[in-house]
Amino acid sequence: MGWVTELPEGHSYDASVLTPRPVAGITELLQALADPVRLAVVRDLAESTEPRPCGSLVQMVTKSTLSHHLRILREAGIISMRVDGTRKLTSLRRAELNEAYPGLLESILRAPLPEPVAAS
Amino acid sequence: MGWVTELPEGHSYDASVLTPRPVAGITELLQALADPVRLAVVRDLAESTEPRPCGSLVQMVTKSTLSHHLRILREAGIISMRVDGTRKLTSLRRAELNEAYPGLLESILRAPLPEPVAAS
DNA sequence: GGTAATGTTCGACGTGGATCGTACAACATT
DNA sequence: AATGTTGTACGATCCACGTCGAACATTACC
Repeated sequence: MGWVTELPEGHSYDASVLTPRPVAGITELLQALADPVRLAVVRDLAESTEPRPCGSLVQMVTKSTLSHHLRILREAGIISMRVDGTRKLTSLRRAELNEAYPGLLESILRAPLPEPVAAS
Repeated sequence: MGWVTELPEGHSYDASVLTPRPVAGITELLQALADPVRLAVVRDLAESTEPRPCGSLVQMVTKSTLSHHLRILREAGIISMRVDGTRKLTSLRRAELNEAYPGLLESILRAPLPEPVAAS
C-alpha cells in the first residue's frame, strides 16, 4: 500500500492529499487563485503538459509554504497529485475546471503576468 | 466645484472616489473579486444596465463596510462612480474589463452562485 | 440656517492567512 | 540499518483583511 489512509491520532499524513476534491465554488476558487504564489504555480503547471514534482515549481517560498499553497489549490479542486516513488507529481485539472467554469481558467492564463512575482 | 480634490490634512473626502483607475493586474483583480460581498455587488451591478446608488446594492453589511468594499472594487478598476445629487451612482466597467481580460468577467458572472451569501 | 439623506473616513477589534523553522513520514538507495 | 530525498504537519509569528460604530463631508430641501 502507499500512504496512510487514516489518521492514527498524531503525526501522520492526511489522506486528502491524494483524493481529489470537486471543483470549489466560485468564491473559494477565486480566493485560491488570488495569490501571487499560487497563480504562479498554476501558470507553471499550465505551461507543461507533464505533471511536475513540487521541487520543480516556483522557488519563491520555502518548502513548507509551498506545501501550504498546494494544499489550498488541492482543496479548491484546481490541482491533483499522484505518488511517484518518493515524490508527488502535481498536475492542473484543466478539464474539470473548464467544465465547472468554462473559459475562466483560460482567460486567467491569457492575462499578462504583471507583477515580477517577487519584490524588485 | 464638486468634491474636494486635495486632502486638507484631516477629515475630508478623497478625490480617488471619483477618478476611475485603470484595470488592475490579474492578482489584484482576482483578490478584489474573491470576496462574497464584492462578488455579490458585481453580480448585482451586472444584472441592471442602469447605474445604481449604494443603498440599492447588497444589504449584507453596514454602510461603512460596503463603502470599504466599493473602494476596493474602485481601486481595482472594476467599478466607477459618478455623482448624482446627494448620491453616487455605481456602475460596472464591463467594457474596460473585457478589454483588459477578455472573457474573464463573463465566465465569472456565468458561474452559479453557490453560497447563500449569508450564514444560514 | 437647520435638518435630513447619502457616503466616506477613522479607529478599533477579531479572525484568518502567509510565512518560516523544525520535526516527522514515506520511499529509494546503498 | 543507515542515509538521503521529497513532501507534509505543527507551532509560532506577523500582518493584512473584513467588520462595525461613530463622526464627518457633501448635497438637497424645508
